[in-house]
Amino acid sequence: MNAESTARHRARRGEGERLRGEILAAAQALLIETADTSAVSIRAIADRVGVTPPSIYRHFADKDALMMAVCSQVFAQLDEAMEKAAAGAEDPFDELCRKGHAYVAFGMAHPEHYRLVFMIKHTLTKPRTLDPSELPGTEAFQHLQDTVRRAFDVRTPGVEVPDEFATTCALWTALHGITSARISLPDFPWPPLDDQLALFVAPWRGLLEPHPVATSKPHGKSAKSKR
Amino acid sequence: MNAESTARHRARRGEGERLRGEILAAAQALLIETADTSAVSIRAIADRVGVTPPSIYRHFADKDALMMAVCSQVFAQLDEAMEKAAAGAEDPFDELCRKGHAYVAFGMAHPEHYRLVFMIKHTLTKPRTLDPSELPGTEAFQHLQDTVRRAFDVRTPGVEVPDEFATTCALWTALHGITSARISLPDFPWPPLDDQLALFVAPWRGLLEPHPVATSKPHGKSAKSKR
DNA sequence: TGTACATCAGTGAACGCGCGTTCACTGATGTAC
DNA sequence: TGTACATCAGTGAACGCGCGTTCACTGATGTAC
Repeated sequence: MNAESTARHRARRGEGERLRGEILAAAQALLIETADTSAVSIRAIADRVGVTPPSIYRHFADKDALMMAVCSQVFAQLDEAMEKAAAGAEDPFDELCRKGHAYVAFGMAHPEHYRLVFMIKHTLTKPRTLDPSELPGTEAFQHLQDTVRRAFDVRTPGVEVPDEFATTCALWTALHGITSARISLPDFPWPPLDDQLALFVAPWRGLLEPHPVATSKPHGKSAKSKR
Repeated sequence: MNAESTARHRARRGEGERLRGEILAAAQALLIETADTSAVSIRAIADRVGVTPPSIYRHFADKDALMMAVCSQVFAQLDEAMEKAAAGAEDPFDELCRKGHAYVAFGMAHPEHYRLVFMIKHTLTKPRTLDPSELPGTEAFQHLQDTVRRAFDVRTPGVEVPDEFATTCALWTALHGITSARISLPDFPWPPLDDQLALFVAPWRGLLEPHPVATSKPHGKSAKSKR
């Protein structure tokens, strides 16, 4: 009778996947609109799709599986955003800066998704999470590590290089700190985001390029450190 | 009849505060034992104390107020731990290192308390949190900023100093990143904590002491950077 | 010293709520003959 | 082309649960006379 009933058509035989997609989309929308993980219940999602709660179980084993699927979907977008941001980079260091910025921006644009993946305890003792590498966001981490490797590669040869993985962890942890702090305490009088990012990222240039060799574009302020 | 009934005595006229203390202690214990915020319900706390749920409302307006009190109590301990760790410091930079270490150690020792205060959204639109400075952990932050100020004070005079508050934020954010990441993803193959802390804190010495003036104790590795 | 009374810490029972999940089912869609 | 049947996407009703919170109360403790 109403718009709802005309909008929803029962899926054809082979089209079982259609509802699956609609469920994921509805969960995403609710997560964004309510900005409250606890508001995204099986019932609320079903309501949004225009379907009854049990029909969700035809497409997802349980709520955890659904939420995992939601996260995977969003973190594919994170990886995409970071790769896109890195596309026009001049050098690996610039790439790190751009990726860092994209990371924080993404987290702040999807705070509840971010919370779901990185701010809630994930333990391997839960049988659900079989493989730590199956955690959403793994591609993005891998690609970040690739950039770190590339940054190491352009360094002056012969100079000792810190552990690649540990460096990526440190970098990621810094980005995570900025992102999660702002998500949790949005009313704290944070300094401007760009300033804070700069404070974190600047030392990395020093770490990666101790000898000012490939620095093609001094960004104005570098003169100061020369006295 | 049982140990419970002999342990609990009804408070005397003026001793209403006694149950209040027991409730807080029980909440703390539950938070630590279960490591699960959602397991700490009014009912569970009452059970633990050996009292019925309604009697909690004689001492706390509602659950939020109770949890806030729990956090305040623990974060007084955080401040204490950081101040204690800083006590034997040689110089302000050493003090920053020690406080940083104490901060992360505290967070990892009280993951659920940490989550409650720093990993859950606190918005001022909630009438509950009237004043951001009333958020637990404020003293610790203030004291950290004091140390930053002291560190700035011992710098070579005449050298431009970054904003004190912004610097404290950056430092705190780094510590928060390390702490919250390890709490949320305990099974991730993190590099050793000390290595990661060193990676973060080292650049700050450079920031704070660009001229190697007061560096009394080169820690062996400094020779490397001199070639 | 003894009794009537006020205080108030803690109780017992119940409220309404929303949750995840289950079960047997319905009925439109597609297929075989 | 027409009919009987199998499939399976989605339904309706209900389950048991634990939650925060309320209400009128009980009965030990202390006080006034």
